[in-house]
Amino acid sequence: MRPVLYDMSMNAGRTARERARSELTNEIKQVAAAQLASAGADGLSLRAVARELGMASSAVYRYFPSRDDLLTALIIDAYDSLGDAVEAAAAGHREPFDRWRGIWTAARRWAIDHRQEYALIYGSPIPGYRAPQDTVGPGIRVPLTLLDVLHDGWQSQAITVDRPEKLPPDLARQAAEIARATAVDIPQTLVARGVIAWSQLFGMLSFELFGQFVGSFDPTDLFFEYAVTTMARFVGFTP
Amino acid sequence: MRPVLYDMSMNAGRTARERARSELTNEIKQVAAAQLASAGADGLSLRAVARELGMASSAVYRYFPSRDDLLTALIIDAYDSLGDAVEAAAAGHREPFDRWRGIWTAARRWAIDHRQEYALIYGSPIPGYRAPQDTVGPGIRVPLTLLDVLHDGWQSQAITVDRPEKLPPDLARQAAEIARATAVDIPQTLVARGVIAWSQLFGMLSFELFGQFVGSFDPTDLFFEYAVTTMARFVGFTP
DNA sequence: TGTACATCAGTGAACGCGCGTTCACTGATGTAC
DNA sequence: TGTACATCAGTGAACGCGCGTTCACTGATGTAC
Repeated sequence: MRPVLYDMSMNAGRTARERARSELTNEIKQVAAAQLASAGADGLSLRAVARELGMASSAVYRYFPSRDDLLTALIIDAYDSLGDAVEAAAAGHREPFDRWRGIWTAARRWAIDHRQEYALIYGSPIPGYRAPQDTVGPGIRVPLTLLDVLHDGWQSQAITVDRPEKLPPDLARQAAEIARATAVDIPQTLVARGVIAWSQLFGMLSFELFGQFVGSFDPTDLFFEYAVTTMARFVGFTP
Repeated sequence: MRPVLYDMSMNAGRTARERARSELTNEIKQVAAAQLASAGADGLSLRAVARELGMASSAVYRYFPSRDDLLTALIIDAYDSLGDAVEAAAAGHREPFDRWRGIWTAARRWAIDHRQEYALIYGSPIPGYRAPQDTVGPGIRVPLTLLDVLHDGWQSQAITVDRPEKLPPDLARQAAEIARATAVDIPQTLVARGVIAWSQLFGMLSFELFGQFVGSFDPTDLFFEYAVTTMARFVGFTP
């Protein structure tokens, strides 16, 4: 089951060795990701991965210097996979509200289709593992996309904020810093509300995937739809 | 470090054996909970627990027939500990909004003080472990308390719903069933909004504890305060 | 194009470790008379 | 209150397992001339 897809354009000037290396690197990540499903992040085992690939466990060390490095690679891939899905969904629409809904729906779709990868990045921290700096960039793609839509909506007046709360100074400062760092030009209240919505989205996804909705809003489809529009109104989208 | 606190009132008519048994049962759970901190749910080991208690690993089997049973006990204890904290906070106030804020603050306090137990019940599901039915009751104490406050607020008109959305029939049915099962007399919209708030609360807590707020609303105290009141307004509390 | 050497992927054995669970046992505690 | 038997907590050895990582090695691929 090794997919041997040569992408010639990317392989120009690469030796067979280099091609083989990047292919096997991908296969290892793929098999490892599949194994997350049965064992969870904590049970991810280099030996099991090697076994499935029919190679000696020691060989994996030519590709990832340790188990934690493999984990890091999986985490980054998961964030990027989610980021791709969400950004593509946002790019697929012009109206800010449609983009908003696109993001929410794509995030849920991805989460349901990638349960274990979702748990890997939004579930419990893995004991003894410290995420290196490289995971930060991929990790903030979703909130960036959300803030970007808020920016759009604000500029085009699809979003208005009536009764803006006065934030306490320190909170206002944090919000201003977030707006600055993300190059987004929206009121501080909107930043804060956006982050509330962002946390609501993933809280809701975690609840759905981790079983907290069993016995209440289960199936969760309609409730999710309701949350999409209700939270859109919450951040200031005018109906 | 064995706390030997004899609660005479509870020990009336119990043999020394029975007392010793329930004490050791508690000690095992205590040590196990402490070990969650270093190893996580997946790394919880009967042998390690036995070692710390200075007993043979096989002896633990007199108290918990398997590792999963110990896990279940820890999960139930965690839910109950959180439930106690939240219910006590709710009971400590009369005004619905004060009770609301009490619940939110107590939940956060508990989560921060019991990181690993929080991860155990709101983090990634443990691979290979299926929560038995006994965890359901303790598991819904927080949402029940929230719904109860919404009920109070609604009855006393501290909460009003302007512009109530029309829910699609199937969603309305789910909401009505939740209201019925929890013996709470509030509009269906309010049920749905309450569940959104509930998921926002725990999404926010997970984000804070699992590191998603690093670099944005970090420290999270002020943002949390903001969310408490903003989400209160969201469910219909009138300022 | 051919050869000599350097690089690197992959092997297989080994180290040392911890795990959950079972089992036959010893000895202390509880109970019925 | 004393004795005989039943119950049960705790022991220690054992089974069979999988893990991450290291290391000296073989043999294939790449490179410089």
